[in-house]
Amino acid sequence: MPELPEVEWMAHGLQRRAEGRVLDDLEVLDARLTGLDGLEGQTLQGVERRGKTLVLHLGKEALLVHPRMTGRLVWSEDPRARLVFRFGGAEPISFVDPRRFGTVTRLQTRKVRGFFRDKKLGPEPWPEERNGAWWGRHVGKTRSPLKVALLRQELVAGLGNIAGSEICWRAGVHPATPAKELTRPQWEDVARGARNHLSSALAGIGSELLLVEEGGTNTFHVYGREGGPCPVCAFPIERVEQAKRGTFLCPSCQRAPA
DNA sequence: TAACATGTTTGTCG
DNA sequence: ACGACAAACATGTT
Repeated sequence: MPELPEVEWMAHGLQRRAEGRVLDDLEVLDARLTGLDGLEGQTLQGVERRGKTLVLHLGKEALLVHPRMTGRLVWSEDPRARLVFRFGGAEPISFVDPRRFGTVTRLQTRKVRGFFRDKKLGPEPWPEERNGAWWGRHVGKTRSPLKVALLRQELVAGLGNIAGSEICWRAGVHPATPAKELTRPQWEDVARGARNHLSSALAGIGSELLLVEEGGTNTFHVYGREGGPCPVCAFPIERVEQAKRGTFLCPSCQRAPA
């Protein structure tokens, strides 16, 4: 699941439920997660999101949780949990991750910045207001196709495969357009598209999670909708492959580059 | 059954 | 230096 909006939602959920509380117990149920002993007794001083990584500040140390493909937080004890956080006065919080690609890294707080610097993680597109010039400056410095460039975490942090298709569609720009060749107005369209996509994805998460429990639906405009009608012009949505990943677009709204 | 999946890292090749 | 590719990680779904 997790792209930026889901991780943002996890961070807010943790803040609301556990910030300021003492970690009474951290139960590790997956032998793959090691080195997490001795954090009990620390207070959760803050929670933040950096790209798709969740950062928990516990005393002088930080826990960096990256959900990768299938990791998520469940606000209760869960039998599938790889990790269960028990904060005083709060319900247990489980880290569930069926595919077990997710990572949990323990660092001294002072080393967090360096960690992300070493990873070459790019700047945040949210919640700050980012205009077309900003998008052009960061994403437009490569000749990679726009959609592929949007996914590159060293250019801009947090966008995933869903966002890539959705932002291109909202911007009305063909995903194969070399990022370097977008015009200024197109970057403004990308800025608006990104903002709208991120805010609507974030807003949709709560209700979507409820639906997903019962085999619910996706609320995206083009992602996963191959053959379906474009919400704007009803032209059939097309699926193409870029860098080994699916890209969805409306060939009518998003004209191919010259 | 085989293909596919909302992510990242690492290495190769041109 | 840059970019295209492929593999690897481990499991569930279509």
